[in-house]
Amino acid sequence: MSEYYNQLSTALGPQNWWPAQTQFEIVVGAILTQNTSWTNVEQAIANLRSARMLFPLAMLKASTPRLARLIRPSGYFRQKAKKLKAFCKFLSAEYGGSLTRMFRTPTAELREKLLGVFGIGPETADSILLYAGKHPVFVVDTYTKRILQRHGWVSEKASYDEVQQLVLADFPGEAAHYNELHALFVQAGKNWCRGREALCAQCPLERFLKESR
DNA sequence: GCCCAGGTGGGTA
DNA sequence: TACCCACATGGG
Repeated sequence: MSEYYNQLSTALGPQNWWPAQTQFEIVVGAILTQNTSWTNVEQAIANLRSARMLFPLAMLKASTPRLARLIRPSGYFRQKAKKLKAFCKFLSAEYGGSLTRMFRTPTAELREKLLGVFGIGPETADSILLYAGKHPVFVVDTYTKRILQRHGWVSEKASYDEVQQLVLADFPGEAAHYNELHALFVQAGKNWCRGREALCAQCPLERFLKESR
């Protein structure tokens, strides 16, 4: 796995994830990007910024329909408005609205609590932990899974946890490394492993594999 | 027009 | 547990 990291890092350079100004903005982005392109999320976040809504308390006080209208470009906007509210309610109830306090919770315990919030599944929970909280977890997304499946690292049916365990076992490291590795997988997926079409011939990982045979 | 995008929750067998 | 389906906009 560390060779994959090296190959992708050389080919793509530093990814500088997560693009955001505050921790809360990362949390919001993590929810809004569910099954949605980042360009759509950017528009939604710009709307929230203009409305001065990128704060837990402001979001908590806003009505769900108003919130939904602001995040409309990100798709699934009614669902996601509920999800954002659910997180803010959770943050307020459990940590007095403080992300700093929330992230002082031990990783495993916080992950379980996040998974209990409506709208937060494993990928969103791990994105929040890693990118907003700098906890050392690896985020598994569609691209990561697709690439590892096509290269025979995991089976077609591998679960989220199985893929995550594989990477953790094979690539022990710190938050900064997991941060970069995931970002590299996503960029590599966008470039060479999109949908049903795989541009494997141009993928640096494929070249690396051929040369090492 | 079609396919795809940095998933999750709910229902059914 | 293992499948299905709804959720919805915007870009290529």
